[in-house]
Amino acid sequence: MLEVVQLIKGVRGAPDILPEESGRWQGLEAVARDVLDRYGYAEIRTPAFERTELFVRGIGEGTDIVEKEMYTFEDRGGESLTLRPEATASLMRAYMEHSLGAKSSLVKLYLIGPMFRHERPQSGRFRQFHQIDVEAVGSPGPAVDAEVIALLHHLLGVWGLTGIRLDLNSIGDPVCRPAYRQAFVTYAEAHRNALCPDCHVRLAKNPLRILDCKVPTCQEVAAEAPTISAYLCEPCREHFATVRSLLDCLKIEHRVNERLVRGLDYYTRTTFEFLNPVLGAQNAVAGGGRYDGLVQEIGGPPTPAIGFAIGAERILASLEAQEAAPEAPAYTGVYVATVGAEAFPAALDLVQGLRKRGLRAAVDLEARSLKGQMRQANKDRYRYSVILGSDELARGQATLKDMLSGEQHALPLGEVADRLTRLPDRENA
RNA sequence: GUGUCUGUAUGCUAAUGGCAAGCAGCGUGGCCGUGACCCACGUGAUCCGGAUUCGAAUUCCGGCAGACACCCCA
Repeated sequence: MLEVVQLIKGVRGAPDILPEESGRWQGLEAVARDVLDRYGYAEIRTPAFERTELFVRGIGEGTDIVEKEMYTFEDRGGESLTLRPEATASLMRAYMEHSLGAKSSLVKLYLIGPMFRHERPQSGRFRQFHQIDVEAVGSPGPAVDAEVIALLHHLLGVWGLTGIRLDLNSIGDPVCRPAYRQAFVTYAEAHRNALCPDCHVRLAKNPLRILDCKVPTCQEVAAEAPTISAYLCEPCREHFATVRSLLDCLKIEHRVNERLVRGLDYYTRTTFEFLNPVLGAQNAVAGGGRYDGLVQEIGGPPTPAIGFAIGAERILASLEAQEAAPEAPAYTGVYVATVGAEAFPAALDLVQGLRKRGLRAAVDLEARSLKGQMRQANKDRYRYSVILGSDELARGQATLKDMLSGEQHALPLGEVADRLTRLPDRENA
């Protein structure tokens, strides 16, 4: 009996990045690395999984991520591990573990890689997705906040994103936030009847979230609610004012959005998001903030830090949305065509030599007809072709053809490589 | 996790419950040693499982996957 084996498919929400798109990813990362280097950031690479406890304590017990979105499993020793749902906790763990702060007071790090959250996939949202995470650790001052935001703004510009918006807020610190939270809860309790069912849950669990609700009646309630700005303590107020004035000085447009309450427990003071309205419901392209309390949560000494995460998929989606037609790739390199099996060894040798000289070069490996080989050369957009057949071999020659003009002529086999390295290699049709 | 819509070849699009077609792609040939244009031929599919039926791509149920929205976030 021939059992038909079911083709095994990829897992939900974890898309493959195919050859035709991997170039865009490489470009995206190359630009990021270049810009980050200019600002003095160094790459750090941490494992894709950590002890579960790190995320529970670092991100916060009551957050959606910890409550329902983590990929958690037991390893063979019975230890609970979790695929990282975000980068900051891992990065700070490594920072502590290797005493990275010992060498200088301000440490600038970035991390590029996949993150994992068990959410229902949607446009702009995946279960495995990719972030470029940037963190400046060690300084509490507003100057760092401003530079970090300026860096992000700069980077988005270099990528070519247009039409994005910067939302900024201060959510206070352990001194002033509790008072605001209390005032808000008191207010919301008084308007309980006007709130949607979801917001009743929020009221108990994470009341400030009500500010984010999209239900019209909730928005009406939120509009009249006490605002965080009225409750900020003097140091927080001053910090926020300085950040804003520095951004003004850099001509970075922003608007204060008092409803920008981010979902992770560790944020203090500055929070920000870059939004692209064309993306639909998942419109945050990058977001972050200051988290002066995180390190203590995971057992370290008080350590101020600020950072952000960029959603790579959302950057690419934004660029795709604003792009017209992709330009045709340039004609480049050399295709060596052969006629007859006896010509192959010389052709392979020639191609290897061209590659070692730095040229893009290919030879047919399937003993196809000359016609088929020429079709291939054209399809793959090679700038030149070299034809090696019995005629040429007998005379110690090769035929060099310019695929754009169609002109061709014979020359000694030994001169082909030299000639090709001198010819203009790249040209657009 | 909830809801709505959708799954036909590599891609796009057809087919009253009754022979699964077309265009593009790819391959080969026309041109016995020359690509791009043209022509001919070839290639290849009903997501999976069950039910109803003489008969299912089509109807129904379940699963899986995708899109969109909620929740929330990158």
